[in-house]
Amino acid sequence: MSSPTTPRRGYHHGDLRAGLIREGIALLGETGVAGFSVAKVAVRAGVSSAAPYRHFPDREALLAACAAAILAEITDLLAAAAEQAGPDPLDRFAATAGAYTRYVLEHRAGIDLIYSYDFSGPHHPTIQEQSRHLTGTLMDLASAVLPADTSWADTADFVYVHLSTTHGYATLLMKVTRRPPEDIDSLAARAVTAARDHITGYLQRLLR
Amino acid sequence: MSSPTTPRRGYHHGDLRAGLIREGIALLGETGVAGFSVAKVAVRAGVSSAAPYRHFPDREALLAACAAAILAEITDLLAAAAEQAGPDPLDRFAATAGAYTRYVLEHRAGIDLIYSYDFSGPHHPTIQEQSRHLTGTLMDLASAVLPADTSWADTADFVYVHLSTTHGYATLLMKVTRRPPEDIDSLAARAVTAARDHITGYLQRLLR
DNA sequence: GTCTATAGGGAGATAGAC
DNA sequence: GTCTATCTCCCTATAGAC
Repeated sequence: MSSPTTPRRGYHHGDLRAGLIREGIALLGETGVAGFSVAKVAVRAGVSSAAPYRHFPDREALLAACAAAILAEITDLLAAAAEQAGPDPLDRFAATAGAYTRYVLEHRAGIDLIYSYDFSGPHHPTIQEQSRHLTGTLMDLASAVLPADTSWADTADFVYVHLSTTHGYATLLMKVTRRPPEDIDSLAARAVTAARDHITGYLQRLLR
Repeated sequence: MSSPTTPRRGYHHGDLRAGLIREGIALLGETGVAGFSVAKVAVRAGVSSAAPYRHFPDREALLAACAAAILAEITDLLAAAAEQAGPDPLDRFAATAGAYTRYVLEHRAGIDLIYSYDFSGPHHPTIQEQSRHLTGTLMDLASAVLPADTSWADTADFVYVHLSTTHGYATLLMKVTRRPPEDIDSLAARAVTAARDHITGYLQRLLR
């Protein structure tokens, strides 16, 4: 992460901005948005509580940067999971539910930021861009599953339900499993099954 | 709400405990857990910031009381929705998704408390009891939908996925729709359809 | 760019009067 | 049971030295 020439005591004189985002995400994972503070992130990164304000104008900007980074990572994970799932479109699409669940369980909270905070305003273009990127990835995968004549709006609706229900499953699971369970695999597999059930029922309904 | 004999200036000398819970829920609905504070609730209820501590030992106890009240109301709404849905078991079960979505959209946040706060410890027996009550209601409805030989564990699993995915749909919807939409009906109907798709897919999978 | 120091505010919780 | 007053802590954000 650090260039070979920098001695790198903490993040001093290194890439503090990136370090703050990383520690911010870690803190969010441990305490949720409620326990988040600029001061704590600064301590974790090994700098004074004033240092972050040289890189982010205020608390919300740091939160937004963390949210954007989380969204980007999730998007990558979903795409990778689809890739690993093989050639079958249904397998590929359903696999995203497993990857999402796995991410939430492994990073505990963290993700609640995106859904508990209001970043929908025009002040956070990066988040909106990442959000579109995530949606676009799922839209592509969904298009391969749904009938060829499915409209864009219907595809978007389907993706929306898929994403939101997967999110609900993963987050509620995170709440219930007090400690990180060893069998994340089986829980992620259950999410995939639920996603497949959803697709099956959806396609079945179209036939009638 | 107040007895006929009490003059009732604010909640003074009235049922302050109930008033605090009511105002607490209202505040949660407006600001979410992040904006919740005992002081604000006190002001809303028309009492000083110290008064709540005569009824609740600390902030968390008040939050827990609000959560329990919300859970109880939701349970009633789900049961009522099933009742109104008619005799068909599938209709009755799926109707709970609509009622849940309607509640979340009408009360905005509020419900995020239950899923963003950790009440799973043994310190909140009321919440756990209400939670069991909610689950039990859904278990009964699910039993009528699933095959007669379905095990308790499988029924519970099915209910869990139904509840969590419905929750995810409703909450993400709440985030996206900036202002309370006029067409809550259509959004609730979409939730019912998603629930039906889930059931259909689930039953279909059992056949194979 | 990072530090120390601090202003300013909000919120949890308690003490004692009434 | 409710009030006023207050203590303490933590957090956001800024000012100015280095």
